[in-house]
Amino acid sequence: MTDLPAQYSPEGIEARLYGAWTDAGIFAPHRDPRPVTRDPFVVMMPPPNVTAQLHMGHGLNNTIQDVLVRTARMQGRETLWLPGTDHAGIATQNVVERLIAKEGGQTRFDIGREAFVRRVWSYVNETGATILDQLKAIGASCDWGRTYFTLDEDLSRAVREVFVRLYEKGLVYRGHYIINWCPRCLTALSNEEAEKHDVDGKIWHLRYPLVGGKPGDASLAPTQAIRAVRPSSATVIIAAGEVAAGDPPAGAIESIVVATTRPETMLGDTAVAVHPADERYRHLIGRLIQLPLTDRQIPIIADEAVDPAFGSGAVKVTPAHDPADFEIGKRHDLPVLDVMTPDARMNDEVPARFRGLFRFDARRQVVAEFERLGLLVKVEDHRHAVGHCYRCDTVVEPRVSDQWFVKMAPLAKPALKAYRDGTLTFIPERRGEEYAQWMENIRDWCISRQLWWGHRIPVWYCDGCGEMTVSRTDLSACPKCRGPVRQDEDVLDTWFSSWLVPFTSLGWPEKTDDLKRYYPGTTLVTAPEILFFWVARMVMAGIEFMGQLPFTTVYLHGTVRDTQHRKMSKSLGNGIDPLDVVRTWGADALRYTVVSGMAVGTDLILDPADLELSFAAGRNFANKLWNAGRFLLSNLDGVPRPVAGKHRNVVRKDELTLADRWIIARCEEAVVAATEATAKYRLNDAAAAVYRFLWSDFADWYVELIKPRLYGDRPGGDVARAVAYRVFDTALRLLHPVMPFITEELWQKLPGRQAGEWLATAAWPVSDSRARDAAALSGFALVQEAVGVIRQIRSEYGIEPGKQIAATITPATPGARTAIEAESGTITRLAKLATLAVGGAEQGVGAHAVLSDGTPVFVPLGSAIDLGRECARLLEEETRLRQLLASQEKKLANEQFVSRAPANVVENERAKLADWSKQVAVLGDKRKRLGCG
RNA sequence: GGGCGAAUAGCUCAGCGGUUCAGAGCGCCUGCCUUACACGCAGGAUGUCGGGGGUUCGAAUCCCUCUUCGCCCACCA
Repeated sequence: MTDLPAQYSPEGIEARLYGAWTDAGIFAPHRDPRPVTRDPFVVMMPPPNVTAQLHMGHGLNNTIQDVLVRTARMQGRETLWLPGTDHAGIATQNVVERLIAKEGGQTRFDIGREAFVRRVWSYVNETGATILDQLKAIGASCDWGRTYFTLDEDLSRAVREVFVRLYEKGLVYRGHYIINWCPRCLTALSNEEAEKHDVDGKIWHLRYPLVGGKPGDASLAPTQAIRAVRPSSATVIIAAGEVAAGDPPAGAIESIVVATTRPETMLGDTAVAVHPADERYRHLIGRLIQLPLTDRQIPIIADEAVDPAFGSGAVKVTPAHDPADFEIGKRHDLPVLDVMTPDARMNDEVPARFRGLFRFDARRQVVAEFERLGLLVKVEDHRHAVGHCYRCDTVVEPRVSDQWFVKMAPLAKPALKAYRDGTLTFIPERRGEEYAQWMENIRDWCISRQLWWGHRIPVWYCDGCGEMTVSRTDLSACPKCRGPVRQDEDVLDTWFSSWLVPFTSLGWPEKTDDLKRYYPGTTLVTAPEILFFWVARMVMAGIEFMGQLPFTTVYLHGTVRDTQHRKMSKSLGNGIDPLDVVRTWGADALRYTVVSGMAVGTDLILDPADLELSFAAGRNFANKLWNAGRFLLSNLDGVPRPVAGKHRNVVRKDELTLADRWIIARCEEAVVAATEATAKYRLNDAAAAVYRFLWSDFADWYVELIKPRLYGDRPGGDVARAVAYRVFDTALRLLHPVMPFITEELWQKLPGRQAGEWLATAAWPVSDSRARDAAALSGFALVQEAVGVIRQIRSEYGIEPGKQIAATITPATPGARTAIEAESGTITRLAKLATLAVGGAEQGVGAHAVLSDGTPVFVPLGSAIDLGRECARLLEEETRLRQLLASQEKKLANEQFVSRAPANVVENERAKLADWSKQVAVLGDKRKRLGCG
């Protein structure tokens, strides 16, 4: 009847609908004319990197946001989902650097800063919209009219404003500190950008000889010192040239052993530290060491930070290449000797033979020389955490340099308070503790990057008078001496612009209408990886610059992983391209799979090796829905054309059959379940509720059983059509946020549609207590049970599918009688019966069953019956029930249970007992009648 | 080294403070191309709910412990 294909094909439909939605402008917030009572729903999209290609992480993140946003929109809230892209300093610069290397074998230094930045801009302009177009393909209903880029002129102005304000407040400062340095990206990194990964390394124990005798301490015997520094010498592996413990050769000099995971840094040692209370070393404090491989002498100092229990209890101190050593160095005013170049080669501070060696080559050589000199005491395997650049995975080199920092403690204080007092909530809750922990241990944020792509730091230096000026506007001359100035070479951390987007994307610092209307936002949906990078900092910036949290709920979803639970990544090659899925099975299938597989607080596991397996559920469901719709549309001719919103009034309640009342009640349950689950961010539960309703209730039962009415074989066709229309329409609304395309497509085809009406902006179904109908639910459940047991008997006895048989059902209660009689046609049809007798004598021999309320069901089989088998079947069932019954009786005989358990629970249990007794009695009776042993 | 989470059918997971809760989807087995759908329909099998202990009339569910995975944080070099 319809010309729709039997198999749903999303191709064509999705692009057409997406275009129609945007043409209709429905993704832009609907301006509610009531300014006071408005309750806008505002979501800031985590801006993808401008060069990014859509991956499953984006797919997951944006699907979740879209489900929330579409639901809110249908619920009538003024809804803004604001998209944007991030200039992604290091990442983008790296991409273009690789590009120019590939094109012409050049580095950015070859072509110079200005030309390079131009090149990045042209690359970004060329490819920048890709990821956003890809988001459109999965159905994201963002307001594209407000799309921002973090390097846009107005956002850049805002960034500068923030920098200046924080500087003026004393919260931005320039300092000479040890920071995390990526020797490949050639830039400083924040603590968060240096990812700690456990690596299998080694720990080298090196012997440092002492210089002669310390004045006044000449009496110290050399052997004592040696023993002292080698407390566990019995287990020491003696390196080549080493001497046995306790047996120092004549003329052996005093020495001290230090342990290090990074021997190459010993070239930059400026002290050895021991704990002041460590008896083994106390007498050595203040003496000098002749630093091997160098001509330098360094002191032994005492510092509380040294753990006497670890290693030898003596620590080499390299202030320029270790954060802890840097602190020790500051306390003791030690020289800071940087021995590496920015790209992690040894520099001119080291002996000539090491110069120019990469740090790990230098490590090998240092170790080799220690060994040759007999100063390598032992080498142990050692697993420890090492910082890696989050963009290129290069091992980070701690390095001392001049950088800009944000003082974080004052910003963290109110951000922590907002969490503690419950204003800011996290889902799942436990994530909040991670946030709090970070806030409590906050360290200053290194925001300068030695990159070319990003917001240039708004600071100018005058070489003439030495003045440093922080300015909102570009400077051409020194405000103090009018001399020439040069701008700081560095750019700001990318996150220094993204932590501001909740308000800069709305026009801040201008007092725009958007800002007034859409700040603060509502919910933030993101991956836990950027909790500190982005979420925590947005909270701080929101409070600092807007005086209000940027959002009140943070929903942190899981990670997309493969079946080995490895994170999907390009380098592992275990990724899934969401667009492949969209092309093959449609965005709806992708979205359904993602939503239904994603419980709160869990990861999403997909199998990149078997996409069909991974996405079958979504595809199958889309197809099922499509065909249910197809069937309905072919049979809706009799539906009275409902005036929009009024079709509920078309049917009088007394015209409804039991099945009609049942499906309406089930629909109501689905409305409640989906609405409540979505409100609690349990999107998988919401999706499951609609799935169950549409497939198990509507398609499997209701559609099947109204066919005779629709075909005119039975009366009530119009009522059935109206009910089917109504519940299907409701289900489409409930499912729309998860599967927007197919639901919109079908909804548009339903009769009564007005021009310019969209499911995307249609009203979310409202729970209606009049639809609740416990009697219909329990009554129809019996009908389903009756059909089920007869089908079971058919299957068990191998009755041919086409063969019609007879059955007798003898209702055990008046309620059962009402239900069975009301839907006898349904039972006859779905169980493929020739005749159904309700009540009356059971004629002949056959198969028996009993419904849960004790209603006996009999299927005469005549000669086809296998008496032995039937007896065994009944006995098995009876035995099972008797066991249940026995435990139930025991339970109810227990005074403590009866007195302690809530009354309704006890009553419930009594009812069960009664039902089971009835069933057992019926089964026993049937076995007797069959003459079972 | 701290803190936290998870362990339920072959796979991915529900089961949200106790008593028909042992479930869903996918996969598997049997039978059906029944005029919406074989991406389907009907029927079916599969789990000592990670191990051990405890509380209770009753535990997948609460408590303790062990094991195994995972996450966050951390300057034992």
